[in-house]
Amino acid sequence: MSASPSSVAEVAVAAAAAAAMASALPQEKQQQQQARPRPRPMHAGGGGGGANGRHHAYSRKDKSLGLLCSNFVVLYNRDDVEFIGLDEAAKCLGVERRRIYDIVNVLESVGILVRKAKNRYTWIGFGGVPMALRELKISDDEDDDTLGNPGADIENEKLSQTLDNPSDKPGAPPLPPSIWLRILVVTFSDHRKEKSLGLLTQNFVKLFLTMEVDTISLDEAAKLLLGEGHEETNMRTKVRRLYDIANVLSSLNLIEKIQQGDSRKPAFRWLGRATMPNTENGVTVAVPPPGKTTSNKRAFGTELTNIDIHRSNLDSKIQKKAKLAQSGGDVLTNCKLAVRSQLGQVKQSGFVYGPFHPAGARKHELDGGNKPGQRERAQDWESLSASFRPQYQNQALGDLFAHYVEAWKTWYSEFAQGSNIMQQHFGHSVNHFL
DNA sequence: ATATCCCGCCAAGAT
DNA sequence: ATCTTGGCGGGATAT
Repeated sequence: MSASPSSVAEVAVAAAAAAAMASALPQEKQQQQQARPRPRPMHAGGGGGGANGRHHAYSRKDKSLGLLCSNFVVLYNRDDVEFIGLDEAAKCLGVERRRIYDIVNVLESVGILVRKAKNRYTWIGFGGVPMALRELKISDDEDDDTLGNPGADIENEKLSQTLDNPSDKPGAPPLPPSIWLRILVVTFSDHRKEKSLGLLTQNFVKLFLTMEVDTISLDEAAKLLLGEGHEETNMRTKVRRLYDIANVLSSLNLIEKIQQGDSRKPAFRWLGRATMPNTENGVTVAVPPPGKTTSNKRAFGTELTNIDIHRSNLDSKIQKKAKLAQSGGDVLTNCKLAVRSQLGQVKQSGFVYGPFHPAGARKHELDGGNKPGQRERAQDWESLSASFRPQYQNQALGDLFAHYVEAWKTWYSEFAQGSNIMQQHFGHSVNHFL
C-alpha cells in the first residue's frame, strides 16, 4: 500500500550503498570528491511513467530540520523525560543520526539541553533558555566588541603568510602555503570547534541580543559573523548553516521568518525579547510594533501543513518499527505516547506557556493569566527544582541549577509584569503547534 | 534564475 | 581499530 517515500530500510540500504561506493574511492583527501554517488534520486516509488500519483509526492519539507525539531520537542518536552539517547531519538523520529546532532547542538546552545555524556543528553526544557541567553549576553559584554570570532579564515591567512616568511633557515624549502595551512589547522585544534553549529548558533543569537534591530537577514548575519574576509565560498557555507540554525530556532519560536518591509528579502526576527529584561526602570520593553508584521501565522500555517503530512508517515513508521524492533520497549512506548499526543488531544491540562515555559511546570500555569501570583509560581518552580535535585549530585551542578532557578524566577517576574501580550502571542503560536 | 537547505561523505575526536 | 561527532558543500527542491 502506501509505501512511504523513504523507509528506514531504504535509508539504510542507500547508506550502505553509498558507503560501499565511497570505500571504493581512493583515500586521497584531494579536494573533496566531486562525483558524489547520490543514490537517492527521490521520486515516490510507484511512479512508473507519467504525471500521476496525486498523493504523497516526496517533499523535502517533510524532512526539514524545523519539523524535526518540533517533533523532537513534542517527544521530549514532558515531565517524565530526563535523559535522551541519540539513538533512541533518531529511531523515534525516523531520521539518521546525523540530523539529531544538528538539532541537539542548537538546542544545547540555547539551554534546552545539556550534554551529559557520549550519546546522552539531559533535557532541561524551555526554562533553560532565559539563563542561556543571559549568559550569552554576559559573555558578549566581556568579549568586548568582536562577536565570538569573526575572521578566523583571515587569521589563517595571515598566519600562513607569517609562516611563509623564512623565520629561520635561509634556504627554506618552498613548502606550499596549503601545507602550512594544514599544519596550522591541526595545531589550532580548536579550529573545528570554532566553526561548530553550536557556537555559530550562539553567535547568531548574540546578534539579536546585542544589536537593537531585532530583524536580520541571513546574508547580513553571515557577513557579520564572518570577518571581512567574505569569500564567496565561505559566505555560502555560512549561510547554509544559518539556514539550518534559523529553521530550528524558528520551530522553537525564538525567531520568526518575515518579509522585511514589503517584498524585500526574507529575514528573521527575534521573538525572545521578553527574555531579555532590559529593564531600566522595571518596565520591560513591551512588545514590538503590532501592526507592521505580516506573516506570523502564515509561517506556522505552513508548518502545520507539513506536520499533517508528516503525521501519517510517522504514524505508519512507528507501527512498522514496533514490529521491527521488539527490543527497546521503553523507547517504543515513548514514541507511541508522543505520536498519540501529537495526533490527538495534547496534554489535556493546558498549554499556553510561551516558548519558555519551565519544563514540566504544566498545570501550575493554567490560571488564565490575570492573577498575579508571581510568588506562588516561583514557589512552584522551586518545588519543581526539588524534584530535579536528585539528578544533580555534585556541588557544581547544584550551584548551576540554583542559578538556573533564580534566573528563571527573575525572568518570570519581569515577564509577567511586563508583556503579557507577548505571552498571548507566543501562547497562540505554541498552542497551534502542540 | 535565485533562494532554501537536505543528504550523506568522510575526517576529527573519543574510547 | 571502532564508534561517535559533526564540518562541509553538492546539488535537489522550493519559489
